[in-house]
Amino acid sequence: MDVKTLCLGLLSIREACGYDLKKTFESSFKHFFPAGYGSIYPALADLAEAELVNCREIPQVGKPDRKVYRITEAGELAFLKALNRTEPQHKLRSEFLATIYFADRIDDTRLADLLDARVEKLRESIEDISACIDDESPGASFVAGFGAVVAEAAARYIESHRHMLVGTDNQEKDIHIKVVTG
Amino acid sequence: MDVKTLCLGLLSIREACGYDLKKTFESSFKHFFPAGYGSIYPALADLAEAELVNCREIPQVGKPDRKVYRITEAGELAFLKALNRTEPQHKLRSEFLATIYFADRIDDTRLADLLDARVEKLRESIEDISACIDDESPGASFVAGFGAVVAEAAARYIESHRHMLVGTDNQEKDIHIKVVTG
DNA sequence: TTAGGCATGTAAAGTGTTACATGATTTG
DNA sequence: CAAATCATGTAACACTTTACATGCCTAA
Repeated sequence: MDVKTLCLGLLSIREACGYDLKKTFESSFKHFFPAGYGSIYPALADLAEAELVNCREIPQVGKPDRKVYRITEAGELAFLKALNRTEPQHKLRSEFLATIYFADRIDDTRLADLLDARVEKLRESIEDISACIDDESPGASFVAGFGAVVAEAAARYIESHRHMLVGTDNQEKDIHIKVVTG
Repeated sequence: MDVKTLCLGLLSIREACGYDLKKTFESSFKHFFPAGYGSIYPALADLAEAELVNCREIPQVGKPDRKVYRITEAGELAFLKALNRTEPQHKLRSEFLATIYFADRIDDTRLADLLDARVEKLRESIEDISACIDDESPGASFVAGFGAVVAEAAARYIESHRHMLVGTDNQEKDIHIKVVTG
């Protein structure tokens, strides 16, 4: 599933313009499926060309015409088909973890900053996500809940295991501490 | 941090050929930074051209020459510099969650399959990861522990909240269940 | 005898990110 | 008066993914 398909899915809920979709991405998808204008606008153009959506242009003063896209029947079908296609992926790409992997090459101050910054971001995103946990559909709620729980687990892990990497006392760094998963 | 930099980092631990690096990616980075031959071989070629690594060709019978790469001093410096550059990203892109977001458009059987498949994958990756939790460096252990804990949280969430989406009794689907994060 | 491991790579296609370009109105 | 919001898009770049291409050796 690419940005194009996701746009189609959102348009199957309600009609919208590119700008609206971007806001939806920001509020509901940011933490697991980010997309910017550079993906959304071309996606809409493609969908329109394939006649999976219609476009109605609403003139405005002082702004570009607002292009409101509405899904077509062909679009509905295409979306349902996409929803049933092949096992959906779930991919993480973490420069953060890759960096931490080499913790022994990073000085304590920098390392502490990295860990703190990540925890802070996680806490922020938990705030964001919690705001839409009571969202429109069960699916939206489930996904938001998932994000919140996973982020919470990540933050807690970092806080409770940071001693493995950064010690107030520098000697701790050389002690090989047994990690217990649970 | 891209695949190129990660290869450089791995070569700063020990010399290796592309094939070896791929195996390391599979065993240690797969769950948070996947990479295939199509990324690794070009990365090595680039690193060699930039003289951040040297290459020694070892002739073999019945196989292509084994090209063993070893990091140079310039490479070590470049890697340390990369490790200290800008806040590292941590990006998730989940077609799975995007699909589940539209759960109300998916029939119960398919939905149950999706959830089951994901839980199974998570359990598998927990197995994988646990195997390298006592790895060489504190950083490697920390990262493995992180992966295991987060995957466990994800699996548990799916199991304990699947009733939000899939009901043995189909009526449950329409009841809007309040999600509690904790 | 067949599957899997060892070992290299290229080329094209697909996708997303970032930066650029424009500009009025509203809010603090 | 500055910053944010509304509103569109393109173009270049970066990067990864996938498919292709080759071929021997070993273990089950």
